[in-house]
Amino acid sequence: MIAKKANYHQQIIKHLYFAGSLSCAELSILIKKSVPLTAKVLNELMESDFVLETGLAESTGGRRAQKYELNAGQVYIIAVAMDQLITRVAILDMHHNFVGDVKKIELKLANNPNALTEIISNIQGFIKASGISKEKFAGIGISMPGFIDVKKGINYSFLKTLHGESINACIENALKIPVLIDNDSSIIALTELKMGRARGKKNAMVINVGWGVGLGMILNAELYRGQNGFAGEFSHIPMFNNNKLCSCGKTGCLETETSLQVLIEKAKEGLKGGRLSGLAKDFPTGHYETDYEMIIDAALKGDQFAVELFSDAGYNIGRGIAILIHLLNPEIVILSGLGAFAGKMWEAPIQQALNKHCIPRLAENTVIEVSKLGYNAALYGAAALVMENKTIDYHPHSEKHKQKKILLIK
Amino acid sequence: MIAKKANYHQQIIKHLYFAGSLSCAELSILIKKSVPLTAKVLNELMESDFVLETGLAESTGGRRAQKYELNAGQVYIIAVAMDQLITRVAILDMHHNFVGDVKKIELKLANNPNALTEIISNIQGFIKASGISKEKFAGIGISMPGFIDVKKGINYSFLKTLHGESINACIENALKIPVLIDNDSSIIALTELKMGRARGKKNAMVINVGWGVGLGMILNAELYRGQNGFAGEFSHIPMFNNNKLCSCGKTGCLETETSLQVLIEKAKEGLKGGRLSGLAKDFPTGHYETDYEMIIDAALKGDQFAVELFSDAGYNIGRGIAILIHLLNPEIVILSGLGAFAGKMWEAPIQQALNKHCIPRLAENTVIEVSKLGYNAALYGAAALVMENKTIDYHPHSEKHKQKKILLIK
DNA sequence: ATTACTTTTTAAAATATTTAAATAAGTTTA
DNA sequence: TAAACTTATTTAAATATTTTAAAAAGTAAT
Repeated sequence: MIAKKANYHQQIIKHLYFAGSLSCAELSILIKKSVPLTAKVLNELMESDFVLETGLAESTGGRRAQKYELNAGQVYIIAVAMDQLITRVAILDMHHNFVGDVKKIELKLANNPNALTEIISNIQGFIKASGISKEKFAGIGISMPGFIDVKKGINYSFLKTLHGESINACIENALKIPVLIDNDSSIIALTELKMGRARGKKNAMVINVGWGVGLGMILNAELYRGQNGFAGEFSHIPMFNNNKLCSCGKTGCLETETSLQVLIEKAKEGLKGGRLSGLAKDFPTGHYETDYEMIIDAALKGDQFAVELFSDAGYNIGRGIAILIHLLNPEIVILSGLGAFAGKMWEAPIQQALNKHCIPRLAENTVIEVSKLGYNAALYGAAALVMENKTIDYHPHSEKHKQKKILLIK
Repeated sequence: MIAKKANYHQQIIKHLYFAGSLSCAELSILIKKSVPLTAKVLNELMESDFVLETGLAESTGGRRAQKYELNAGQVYIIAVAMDQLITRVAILDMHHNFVGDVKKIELKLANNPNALTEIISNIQGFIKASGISKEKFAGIGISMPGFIDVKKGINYSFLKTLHGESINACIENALKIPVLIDNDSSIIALTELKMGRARGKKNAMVINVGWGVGLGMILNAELYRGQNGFAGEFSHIPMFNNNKLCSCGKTGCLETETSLQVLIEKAKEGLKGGRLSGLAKDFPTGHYETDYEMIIDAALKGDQFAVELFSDAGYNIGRGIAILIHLLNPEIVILSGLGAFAGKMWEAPIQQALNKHCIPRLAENTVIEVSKLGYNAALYGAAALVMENKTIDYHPHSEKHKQKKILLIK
């Protein structure tokens, strides 16, 4: 009985988590159940402190609706966002607020057999320091780069486990909290779907322009992962006859001409070759992040060489987008990730590529936009991953709750 | 009440249509409802002659299950399959049998303002000749080439309506039978999903190699159409720097190097250029179909030039498939359409392209196969389209049925 | 301020659906 | 060949869910 109904509780929690605040009538439509049933479930959720009443909605010409929200501190999520060099750990409440500070750990993923152990001990320490009891955590969501089989919980690029068990099981055993992992590009797409520009859209392509070029696909209003969770390998679609060796072992991949890494390499080459540019003075610094920022700055100031770098990369990304549009006819294409900081720089060259390589009727029906979510997108998305997949332990009539009530009465 | 329950009736009819014969227990699992409820619905469907009991299932170690099937002649479907030159019309019963002959009409789609009128009058005549009353038809399913907005019911390539109304409405008004249209490649994919090699698969790419190169995508066990129904424009993804003008106005489209049309053109050019080949004698005949068959025959006999033609086209299709695999990580890729008649000829060159252009881990997880469905695939698919989307008028307690029963009693 | 109109919430009645137990019809084992 | 075990179907009782109708709470216009 609870088991059966718990489904609605779950759904309502999920909707409130992503929407923030909803009325009973709105929830009733979202979960496709009658208002009285929705009201009943809401009342139960309020009794067990998951949900709170938070005043009346704006008037729409009749009786004003009561609004409901999640109780921010009833459940927490641990969000972990990794890139090749830095791992961030944070605790988020049910209102997407960070609880305490975001912890930054310098953790090299490549060829680091201790990476997994380090993560575990770091998370463990982080939980202890937070002072929040373990039962309060719905789960740990981890965003990581690499070739990930989500079902099996294996990352074929990094974080090898000792005996080939799943990363999930490995961390769960140590921490006793459910773990969910996913590819960083998928996570970013999920964030765009749930709280970004893809909100409410049924089809969207989210391109994660970073040191590589990733892709997260929203198809039928869901994150699409493919048969083995490998979908979205945009980086490695064969697109050039350039004889440039890619990290994947092939040549001519999209990534060989368009990633931010390539952008920096091309900047170096160009300067060596004598190109005039405001960059010339201090470039390169030896740090990818700083180099990238310098190129953006130069481009925004109108430096021709820097602008050209973005134009070339953008045009090639545009060619890739043309392929996506032909195949998947999406409503929107969102440029996200580190590359999004270059904002407007991408727009013209991409549009140019679409004009050249896209059937007009298709291009017309697709909007191209740069993401407005910042650096925290991956953390929000890791939390969203947990809320998307985890079943929160809802026990309105469990001993624990009865106990609690008795205590309150006393 | 009926309106509410009719949903289950619909679902059961659908499952029986595609599976042929199922037990109550199996249906109960498929529609995710309890056995007693399923049994009740089944009984109602039997009372109104939609469903028949058809003996016991094979033993599985316990009581043998009663099997149920659709009553073949209770409902019919009109299936229409069009290509640029020929339109076929057929009536199918609930067991996928053709009722009477398939009618072939020579109907040029390109620049033919009368095409729609001709189709309507042909279907009308066909129905009359069949002697089946209009109420018996669940719908008309039409498979057609071109750029189709399924929601709006518009084909931007052919079959323009007078005032821009939908093709569906146009035919429905004339014939008073519900109409569903879709792109031929989508239809073929639907057929593969429902009764071909993609049966039970969650992700599949069905490539329709014909005079163009189409693509139907099965994602999450459903036909994916994209935002405007334009998804799957495989033909026109930019893939070459060949400066060859495509029918779409762009250059370098996949189609400019790989369609059967191109195959024939290349054969002509090669022979003109002095290539030695068994083809040389009677080729070209002036008929695409015959030319194509001749090339297949020659290739199967080992004619080097003909084999080379398939190798080149196959390799290029393979490069396209590599893109699909990277982006969508499908379980299976099926080669279908007219091209499928060349069968094994494609396998080696495609595999070669995948070896060269695909990340091994991705290629390993995807099977490439040639379709076994023949020329009738589009007709079966047009019927499947109707059964997928149409709600059959189910009225167990309507006046009509009461009437009928009274008559029987008399 | 009264009336007419909206929309939300609530309570009671009606309906839909599932669960659990009983029955039926086989297969397998000793 | 009977007892033990499977699986399928039917029935009745229990539960879940929706529908209906009425009450509550507001807005807008006169």
